[in-house]
Amino acid sequence: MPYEGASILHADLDAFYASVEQHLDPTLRGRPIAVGGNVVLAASYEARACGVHSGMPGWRAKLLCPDLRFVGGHFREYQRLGDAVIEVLRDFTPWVERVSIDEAFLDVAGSVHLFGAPAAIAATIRGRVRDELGLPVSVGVATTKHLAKVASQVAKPDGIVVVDRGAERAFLDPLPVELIWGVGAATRERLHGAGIRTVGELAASSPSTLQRLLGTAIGTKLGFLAANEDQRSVEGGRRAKSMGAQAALGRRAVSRTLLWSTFAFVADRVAPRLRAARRAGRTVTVRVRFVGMRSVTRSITLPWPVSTTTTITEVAVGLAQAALADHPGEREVTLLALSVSNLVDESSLQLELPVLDDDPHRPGTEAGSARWAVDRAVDTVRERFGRAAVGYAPVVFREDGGVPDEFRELAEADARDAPPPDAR
DNA sequence: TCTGGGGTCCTAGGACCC
DNA sequence: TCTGGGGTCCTAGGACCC
Repeated sequence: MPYEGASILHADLDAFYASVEQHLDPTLRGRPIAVGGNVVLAASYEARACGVHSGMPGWRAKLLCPDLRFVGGHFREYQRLGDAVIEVLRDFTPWVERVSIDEAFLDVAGSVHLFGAPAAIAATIRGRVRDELGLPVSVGVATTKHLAKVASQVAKPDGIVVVDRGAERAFLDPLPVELIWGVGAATRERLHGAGIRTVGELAASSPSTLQRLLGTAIGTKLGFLAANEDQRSVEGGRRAKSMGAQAALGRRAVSRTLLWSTFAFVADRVAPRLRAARRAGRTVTVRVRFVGMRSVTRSITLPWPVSTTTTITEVAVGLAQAALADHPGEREVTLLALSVSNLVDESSLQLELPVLDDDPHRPGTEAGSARWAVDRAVDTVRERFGRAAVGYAPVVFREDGGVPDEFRELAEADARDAPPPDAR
């Protein structure tokens, strides 16, 4: 007989990067610390108490919190410990859906006969993660994923919240609307403008009101979540729909050299990942950010999927030049970003017959094949000797002020396809 | 002395096809 | 001569999440 109680767990490590730093260096415990430098990547709870949060410019964080200590960032440790936590979770069920480096859903309905009630499993998980890995983790237990996620947020820091079947409305109704997944600053302000501040008020609002306020899709979804009618199940890996990279530049005058060197650098982060995943994409999107956070995007959907570094670089530069041409007043850029989407499997490419024209962007042409061969060679050398062993000529972009490679790798891993569930 | 890096999903208008 | 309704794809922008 299947377990009828609340069996979905959401486990969420508290202030993950900062907690790892405090674990590695005991002198940092109990103190306000931030991982990062120019920008706060993570803040300890002591730092959050003075209003410091991730994404905040470092100088402002220091202003808010004069005692704030910036620490370097042991990015490889974050990956290792994040993986280790997931392994602990897998000891209780194969039904683990990893959401990000520090967060996962579990369905333990099939595990209660082995490990006890879900609330007991949650407590055991918290104890093991604390004892074996030295990290605080909060866990929400509920009947649905969304509710479990809300519960873990309420449980933070270092707590556990169980929402039993039947207790859902009493739990949700008094909570502020921004605890609903998908309600950020903009949506919260719109809801407040309509006098809706709590989840209960949201759930009591008519679908037409919400749709008028927020648009059809979001209005419908939010109504659903507030009414607790979300029934998504815990599932395994989903394939990535896009892959991208970006480079913050400080403040740089626009030039051909800047565009070519930056996009060569950025494409050299994206294209190898596409090839490693045996995928290629038809749509290339570029974002150019100007001073003051004003930004524009330009995209193009090509007739064929691309994954070669040189081709992606060329398409990106062309798009950026078009974007800049539309904004002749902007002479300085602060960030260049690139994303490849509309992804297809490489296997579908290999079915294409070789074609006779000589477009180097096109797979199957002589020039296109040459690019492909160069990339394969570079990928192979790097597999054996590391990233730095070989590169592409125009990559002279300097990462001064940029974020370390290890952080990029961490973020990439975060977005990588998770393995499918062990059983189905 | 104003902001990292990697993603997902939605909207709205226009092109194009049948 | 002037015209419907439905569908798909593409592009640009924005909100949101970790």
